[in-house]
Amino acid sequence: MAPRMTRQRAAVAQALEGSSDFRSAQQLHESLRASGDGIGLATVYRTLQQLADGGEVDVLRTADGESVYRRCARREHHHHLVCRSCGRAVEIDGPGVEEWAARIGAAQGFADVEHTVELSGTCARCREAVGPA
Amino acid sequence: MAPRMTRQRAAVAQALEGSSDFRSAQQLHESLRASGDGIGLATVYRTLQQLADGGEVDVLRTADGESVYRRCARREHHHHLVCRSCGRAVEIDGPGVEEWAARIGAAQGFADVEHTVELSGTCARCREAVGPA
DNA sequence: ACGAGTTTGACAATCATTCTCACCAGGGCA
DNA sequence: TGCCCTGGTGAGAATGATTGTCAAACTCGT
Repeated sequence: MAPRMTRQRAAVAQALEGSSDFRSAQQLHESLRASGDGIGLATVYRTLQQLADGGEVDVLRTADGESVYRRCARREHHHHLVCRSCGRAVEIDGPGVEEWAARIGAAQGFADVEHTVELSGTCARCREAVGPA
Repeated sequence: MAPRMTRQRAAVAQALEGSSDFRSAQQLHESLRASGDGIGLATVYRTLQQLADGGEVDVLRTADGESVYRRCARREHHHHLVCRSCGRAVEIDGPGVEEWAARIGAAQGFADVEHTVELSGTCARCREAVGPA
């Protein structure tokens, strides 16, 4: 049962297409309201969750526990390098990391091993904005 | 200025020593109250945060966004393999992962690259508890 | 033991997220 | 095209972890 295509769902999807950064549900809700799309906060959450379940978007958690969402180019498993300052995100894949995780897990007798690998740093643009250290 | 040694601080520290699993602030608070140590929830949070700042304990976030704490044997940087079912945690180090993260970051022009690497799976004990697949 | 400065703890406040439930709209069908 | 059923929506309440507040209690150097 594919979800119905509603104005709200389309708006959320489009908002995600528009940016290459991770955005929180709150941020998306705000910018949607700002751009005239009447939409409820609960709907934004619901839609994001459905998109995430369907693998349409990637979810990760910021340091302060907020969930952020991003429409990713590749649907296969991959990781991110996110700028702490501006939020710009780069998709990366970890050749070897996957295998490493599986190997470690097996060595400890664990099955169904999943892994979370995220990198964060300060991107070149933000660094030069404040001047070199 | 080393923090003062109070009954509450000692109780929290001891509670952490007692277990090898990650525990939430709420759980710790509850078990401290249960074992007769009168302590406020706010104090548990404060103490855990201070311990975490001082590198005394490791913090990570569960899938539902709750912070969990654990007293770790090694103080150097390391990662964890946590059982999804029973919460048992194994400390692991990632030879190569650190370097890999730094290399990826540099290649994208990022500085001060930090990385988060956590593994989760089902440990052997839990697996046999329900029988093999 | 004394006093200054921390720490505590009950409770309120915050904040993201989820729940509720009456109302509304998408879309298959006649 | 119009109807109706069903899933989707949204305003606001509820939840639950975490943090802020501030007077009272406690630690520790003297």
